Amino acid sequence: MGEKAAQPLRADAERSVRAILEAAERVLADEPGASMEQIAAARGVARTTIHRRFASRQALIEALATSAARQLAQAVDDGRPDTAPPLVAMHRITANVLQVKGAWAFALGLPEDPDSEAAVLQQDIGRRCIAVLKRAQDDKLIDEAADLDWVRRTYYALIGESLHGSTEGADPDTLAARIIDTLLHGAGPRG
Amino acid sequence: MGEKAAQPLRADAERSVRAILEAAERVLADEPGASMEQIAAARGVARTTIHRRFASRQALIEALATSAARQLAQAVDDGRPDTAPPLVAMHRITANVLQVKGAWAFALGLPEDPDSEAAVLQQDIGRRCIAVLKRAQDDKLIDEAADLDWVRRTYYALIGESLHGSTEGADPDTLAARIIDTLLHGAGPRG
DNA sequence: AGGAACTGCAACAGATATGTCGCAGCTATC
DNA sequence: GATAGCTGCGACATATCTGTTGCAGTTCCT
Repeated sequence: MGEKAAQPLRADAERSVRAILEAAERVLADEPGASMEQIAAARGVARTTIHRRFASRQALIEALATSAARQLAQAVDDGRPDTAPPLVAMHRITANVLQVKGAWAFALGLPEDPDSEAAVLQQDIGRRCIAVLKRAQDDKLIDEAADLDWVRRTYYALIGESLHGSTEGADPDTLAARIIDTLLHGAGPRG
Repeated sequence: MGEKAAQPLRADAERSVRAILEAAERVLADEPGASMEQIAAARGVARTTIHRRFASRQALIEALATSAARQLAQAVDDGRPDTAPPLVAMHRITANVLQVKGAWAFALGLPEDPDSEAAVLQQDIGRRCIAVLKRAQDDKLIDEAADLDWVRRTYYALIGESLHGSTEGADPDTLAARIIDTLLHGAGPRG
């Protein structure tokens, strides 16, 4: 239930919402059960000021999930998954996604209501992901007998794992390269 | 701070503790923020009965993490990581770990205090994991230039991902086989 | 410039979770 | 079979989180 511009917010209101969501992400990322009070403190305002924009804690969380999911979808789109050569698309998408997932780790790790906008977006992303993999398979980059759904899950897992250690250890492109390489070739000896 | 048999619990007390931990895992697995009340209900007793054994919510959570970590360590040991041939050890360990992680998903996904017993056990498991991979590398199963720490993280990620979809879809051995195969060969075309 | 929308907060109210205590009745274990 | 340890629970005390309302001051938009 994302605010579909039902009432186009005034400029300052929109800024306000963004600032609150960013503060919420920051706080919840390292304390998932944090209270509204803590989130408000991170934003530098009183708790009730947040309640003005978000009727309930639940509403805030949902907005957070939706906002993050939109950014993630954008990150995928920016990689031109349907037109760029598969390897290029995979690399670009991976690098983009790493950045978004790094910035919105909590929001994107949230269990989502099956009929929320966030869930719909995630499913769409999943479909586009499979599509790219299919194109890669057609180009003989992926084994023709491979189960693309398992490949996609492996891909997701590698991205998730890349965000754990030394988050700022290397630039997204380096990390992306390693992910794609591991996805396609594994750890075994090179031919 | 696991109870190091400081005072050997009476037989029934030990049973009691186990039952509570199992109920807690069950409830917390699908509602991480569940209250003591809900956990008590799952166990079929009053909330205060749980408080008798676990002074605080925190204490219960820690005990849960420690108990699960011990079982995980046991699962690894059972695979004879130091003596069995690397491939055999990897397969057995993977199958064992899948079972334990499936049963204690919440407890093992808990962020842990660096100096808790659970954390120490996890680190030890990590070391043994690296050791097995090293043996596999010596046997030319893993590329000699591979970064074993990244391989380990990839391995962890694959295990985690295997537990998401259709958890009871296949037996642990089948899942383990796929994990090892993907770890070593990736999704690319087979030679 | 002027009105509508927005920010900000204190004070209040209600709900919920946590933790303590004491008493009554079982059950291992010696 | 006695006794120390255990279970179980109701009642109470407390802390914390959530959500509402009313009022004062500020900022956007036309």
